Amino acid sequence: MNLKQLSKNLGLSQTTVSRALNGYPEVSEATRNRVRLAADQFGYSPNNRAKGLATGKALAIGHVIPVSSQHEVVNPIFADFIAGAGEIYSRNGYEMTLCMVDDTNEENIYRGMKSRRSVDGVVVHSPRMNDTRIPLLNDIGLPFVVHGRATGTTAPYSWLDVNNRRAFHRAAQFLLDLGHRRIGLLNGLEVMDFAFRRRSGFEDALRENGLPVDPDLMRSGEMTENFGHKHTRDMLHLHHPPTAFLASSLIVAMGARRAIEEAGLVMGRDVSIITHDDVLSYLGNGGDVPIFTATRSSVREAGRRLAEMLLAEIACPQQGTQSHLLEAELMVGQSTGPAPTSPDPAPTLPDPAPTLPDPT
Amino acid sequence: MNLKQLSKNLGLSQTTVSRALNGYPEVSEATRNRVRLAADQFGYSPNNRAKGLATGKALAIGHVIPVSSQHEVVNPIFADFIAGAGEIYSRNGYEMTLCMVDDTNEENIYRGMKSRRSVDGVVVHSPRMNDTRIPLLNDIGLPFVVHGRATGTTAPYSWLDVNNRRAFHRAAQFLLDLGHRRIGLLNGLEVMDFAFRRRSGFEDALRENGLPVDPDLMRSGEMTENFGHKHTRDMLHLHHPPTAFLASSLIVAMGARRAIEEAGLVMGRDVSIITHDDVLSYLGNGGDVPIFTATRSSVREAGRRLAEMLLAEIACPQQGTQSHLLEAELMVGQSTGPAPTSPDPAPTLPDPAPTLPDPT
DNA sequence: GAATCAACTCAAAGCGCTTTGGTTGCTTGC
DNA sequence: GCAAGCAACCAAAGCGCTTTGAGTTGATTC
Repeated sequence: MNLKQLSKNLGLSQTTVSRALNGYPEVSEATRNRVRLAADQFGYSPNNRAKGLATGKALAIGHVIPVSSQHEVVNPIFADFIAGAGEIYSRNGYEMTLCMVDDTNEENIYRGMKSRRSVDGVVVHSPRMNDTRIPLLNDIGLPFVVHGRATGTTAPYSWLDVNNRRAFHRAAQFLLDLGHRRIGLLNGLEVMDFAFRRRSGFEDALRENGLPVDPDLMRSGEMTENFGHKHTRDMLHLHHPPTAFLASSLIVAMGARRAIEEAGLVMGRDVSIITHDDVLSYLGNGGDVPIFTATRSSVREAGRRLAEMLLAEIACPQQGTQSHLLEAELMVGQSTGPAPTSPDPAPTLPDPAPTLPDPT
Repeated sequence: MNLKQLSKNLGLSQTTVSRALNGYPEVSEATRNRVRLAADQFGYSPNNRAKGLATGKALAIGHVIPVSSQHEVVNPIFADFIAGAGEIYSRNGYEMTLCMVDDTNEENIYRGMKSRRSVDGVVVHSPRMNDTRIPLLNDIGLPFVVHGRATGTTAPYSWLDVNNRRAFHRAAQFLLDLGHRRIGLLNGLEVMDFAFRRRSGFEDALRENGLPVDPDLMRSGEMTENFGHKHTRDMLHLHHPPTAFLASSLIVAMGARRAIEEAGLVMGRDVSIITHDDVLSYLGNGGDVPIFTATRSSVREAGRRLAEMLLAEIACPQQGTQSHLLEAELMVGQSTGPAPTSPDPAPTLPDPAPTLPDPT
């Protein structure tokens, strides 16, 4: 069923039917209702491609997901981010076009999207430091918003980000206040802007407390469970092992916990962990009392808000850039406790983790 | 830059330029090269929507991701599945259109996709028992392939599935051979077809070994870490606790491990676990020796193969349905060992998990 | 009674591509 | 020498929609 057939059926011109369905005022309410009813009945819905051709809008938003060419890792936060964004798109009659692409030829994809007009705008994921995509998109004139920020980029752009620096600063300070003096950092890849900011928040906290910044205690890599496990184990075998860790994600933290337990230690008593928690739907951080003390910010909500920003920008291109900085909550869970007073036995050690039974 | 401009630039007709670029034989090689060069130079790529309008193809594949309306959980395997499928699409000039949709009005989405011709075909995710989407799609004539199968559906359809029944049958038998007599099942939602099949493989193995099927030991729900933790803890507190568990995913297994360790038990010695492993890129199951003994089948590879099946079906609609049943590998890891000889102390107990240090 | 106006409705052009059904000029074969 | 065949190219129609500019009513005004 297309417009032509529908209008023939109704005995109206295509113009009138089109206007009736799109809410133009030149059509009487009676006609409009008649048209709507018929459209429903025949299951008519307009061909998006034709509509796009005629209007010049694509009614679609592009998400270009870089897939690390070396590691083939897909960032697990995408599913939830996209679920949030998708909600907004479908509510506004937009489609979402996904493009998984080797991170080496991402630029061509944007150029292609622009020239073939397949999307009205794009969401830039995982911005890196001095990210070249931002000037590129500005250059070719494709509307975009960025999930995160790109340190070193001078061109203006719209973004929404978590205050990663402050989150990790607070988390580190929390551990320092508990008496921890050696803290390991299990960071994401530091070409990623968020990882860079987290590290700098962490380092600032150390410096403000007069503590050295020890490169041996700072690891970065793809945020997998194995990464968390391997580097936690490594650091626990150092001559002066850390008594606490800052992890980039729950998955990394789970790897860290595995290493801690393999070493016969108890998380929350012998070793503390704070992790960032993206509030992924399938990876809850425990029940009423969180398992991990965590800096918490919902990536799904970020998806929703970024989608709204982008649609607004497409609707009024002249409005200028927008930016939002979200603060992460610091949720205290069972994975943190006072630093053990290391060399001598600790008779006065308070009970740090009442719900974690001691396996001995 | 569009066809018209490009052809004017070249002093050729649109027809010739179009044919040159699309590899038709009526164009001399010299002209074709000239056209290709110019297209590259001007950064011309054809407008997909116009192409779609003209050919009747959309050059896009739809993925409708049901988001559980009660739990708002996004299945974490989607990211990897889609990464696999996306690889194939972009290699073949197709786009991927994603649609996150509340699982209650999924049918309207398919109807809309068909009537607005926005996709050439769809991938059906997470089939349920007696899934209504399959007859629907057959009915409206939208090409589709199913990731999994739908027990109770009589209409023919193309699918690719893991042999879930056999995988869980083998896993259960493996545990039974190790002497385990009470095995807990941490299954996915049993309206999902894969979960139903896993359970039936599990039950068959019990029956074949003359063991009772105890409903208390079979739990099903959204496959989250918390689900694994909660039900493992519950079952370990039963009067006759299980000595082994079968888990639906690594994430569930990680929850189970947490419960086991909280109870002061050692995984692989006191309690065994076998899990299904979808080989997600960010969730490796350990290094050389897997952490969890697992039935293993890459969901990314499944995505690739399903995408290929669908494109083939779209290319030759008359070819009939195809189906592929993948066998999961059973990888032995550190999470399984002989059943502890429960009531009496076990002096002859072999060392079940040499790489897991004993915390006592 | 002619002129004005509001309220509807319509025919046709155009979005950027593919494809049908030509045309042109040059080789062939008999 | 001439019809037939062929390689290379082209004009124009059409895909399904929106939108412009132009009617067509019937009611209202002067």
